[in-house]
Amino acid sequence: MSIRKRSICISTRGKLETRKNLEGLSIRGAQEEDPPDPQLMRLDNMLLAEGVSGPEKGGGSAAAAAAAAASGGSSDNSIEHSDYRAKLTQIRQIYHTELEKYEQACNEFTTHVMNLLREQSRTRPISPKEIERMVGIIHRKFSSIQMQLKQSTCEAVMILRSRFLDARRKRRNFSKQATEILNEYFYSHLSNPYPSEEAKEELAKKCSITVSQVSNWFGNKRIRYKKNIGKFQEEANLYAAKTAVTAAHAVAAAVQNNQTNSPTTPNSGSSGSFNLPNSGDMFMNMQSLNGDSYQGSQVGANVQSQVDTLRHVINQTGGYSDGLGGNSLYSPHNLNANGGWQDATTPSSVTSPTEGPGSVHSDTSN
DNA sequence: TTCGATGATTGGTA
DNA sequence: TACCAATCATCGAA
Repeated sequence: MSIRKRSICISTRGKLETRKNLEGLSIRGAQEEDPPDPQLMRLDNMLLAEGVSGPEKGGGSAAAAAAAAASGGSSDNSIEHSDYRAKLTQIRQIYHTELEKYEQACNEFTTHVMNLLREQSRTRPISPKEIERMVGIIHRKFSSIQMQLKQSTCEAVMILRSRFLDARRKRRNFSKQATEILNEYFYSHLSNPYPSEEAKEELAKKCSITVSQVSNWFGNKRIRYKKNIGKFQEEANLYAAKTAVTAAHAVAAAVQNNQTNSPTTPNSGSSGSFNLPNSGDMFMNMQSLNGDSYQGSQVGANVQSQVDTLRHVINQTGGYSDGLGGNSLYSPHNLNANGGWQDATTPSSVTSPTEGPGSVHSDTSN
């Protein structure tokens, strides 16, 4: 017999003892015949361990801590922890409210039956055994209801725990800003979308996610991009344009600040021909404007190429290889026939450090 | 409710 | 050990 159940029985018994004194009838033992139910014991133990039953103070903290620890040790552990505790408290409150209701109902019903029996005792003899039997029936009925309550409470706790312990269930889409940062990096390093450890850390910091989440994101992105390049063309153009606009702003600011350039630009007005300085990844140039390594002194030398790049991107009609020759940055040409990211010629043609899968990533420009 | 998108996990590979 | 590929499970829009 559980502690909780016993306490209920005792309280009920207390009232019944009073009645016994009044009526000279004993109903003790009606509940004491029940052997301890192993299932009920399991339920009680679990509820006690989870902090649903038993003392409220600190209840469930161990379970919450376990859930939080299992969630990967991320920074939002405290949120998860409090969330878990809040929900557990909710379950606990419902459990105790229901338990009280059952207890009250049990007492009231017992009183009601006792009154009926008392009335009946005027018209017919009622033996103590009969009273005991009736009370026993009532208590068994309410005990089974209590068992159901405990069972549902345990189920609720299990569901809660599984939700917190199973990382997949916790999946949340990254914020729009985070996705944009990751996409910008991906498309500006499309010839070699393998961020170094430092770059991953930087991205993780910027996106408020973990390094492994960054790794997962790039792993997923590379595969999905490779599988359906066509689908990602629009996105690639979008981010290319976005990067270019950012670059333009930076260039404009740099021009204003430096005041070192000649008033005219050699290629201005010749929208038909783009003089891309590098045959490789043109956004590698942008990179220095977006990343931490950006330095005003570099801008002056790159202004022309940035402007050309910007113009090129803005005029681009959407194709990857139309008229771009070897300059198509986000071109599937970077994928070799075996599904690898780079062909034999690409890496050396790119200005910034590039590596293939498995090699040491030295791209720390961001 | 459906279905595409997406973050996470798992097993295999170099 | 990093990465790929397949898969799972959830999210979120329609």
